[in-house]
Amino acid sequence: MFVPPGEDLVNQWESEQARLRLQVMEEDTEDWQRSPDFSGLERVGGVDLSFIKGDDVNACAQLVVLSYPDMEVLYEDSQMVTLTAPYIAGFLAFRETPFLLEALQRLERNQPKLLPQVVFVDGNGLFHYREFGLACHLGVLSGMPCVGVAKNLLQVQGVNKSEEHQLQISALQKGGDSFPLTAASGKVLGKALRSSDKSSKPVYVSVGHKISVDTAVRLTHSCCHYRVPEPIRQADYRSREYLRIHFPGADT
DNA sequence: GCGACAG
DNA sequence: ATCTTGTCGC
Repeated sequence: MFVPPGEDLVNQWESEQARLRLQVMEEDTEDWQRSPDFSGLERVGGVDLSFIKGDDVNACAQLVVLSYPDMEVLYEDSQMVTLTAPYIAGFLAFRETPFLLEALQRLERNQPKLLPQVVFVDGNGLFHYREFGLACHLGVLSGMPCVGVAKNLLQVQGVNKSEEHQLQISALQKGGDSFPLTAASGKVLGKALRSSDKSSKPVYVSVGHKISVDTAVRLTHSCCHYRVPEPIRQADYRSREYLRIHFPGADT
């Protein structure tokens, strides 16, 4: 039962994205980002939302903070939340950002010393229809460096799953190899990254806030034990675990 | 009508 | 997002 959001609301959302887009910082702003081995970086965060199968309103919002470079879990927060906005491609942030932001604020209030220095977000940053995906939205509203990592390609601004794209993917030889996702305008919106030697399917990395594309790609690769960077993988795993324990056999 | 559609 | 066991390969 989909109730199409009024086009007036979508228009309002579009103008809000346009307004916040101006605040995105696409350059490295932190000292550790300039270091070849990221010395000075001690904590990386990951956020995600998980749902119970027959329910797209109640979800578990998750924030994890891992040590760098060891990837040991230093902090974990699981919180059941009630979503109000529907999922519409291009407007994912209006559905998820409020709860991810709340999780970051809880951490800042309770254990500020554990705040991460960068947050990995499950979704796109600048690689977006209007160059303002979830990672940018969370980055601007929180003021924290953010990196967007999507598991699937969003066909936008001329970037598509063409034969050429498939060829570029097959040309990625080893973990760390990447190729740019270039918009029709010529701007590099993000990069397809082979995150580990084993995974042939790339992840799509883009700038969220306060970090450059190349640094975002290099950092993402350095946080990958498997295809999905560890902070996001842990957030995903732990939020699902929370639902499994607190809502056993929900649905059927 | 057909294809696209981050999570 | 979620639906889901086994299976092929190293």
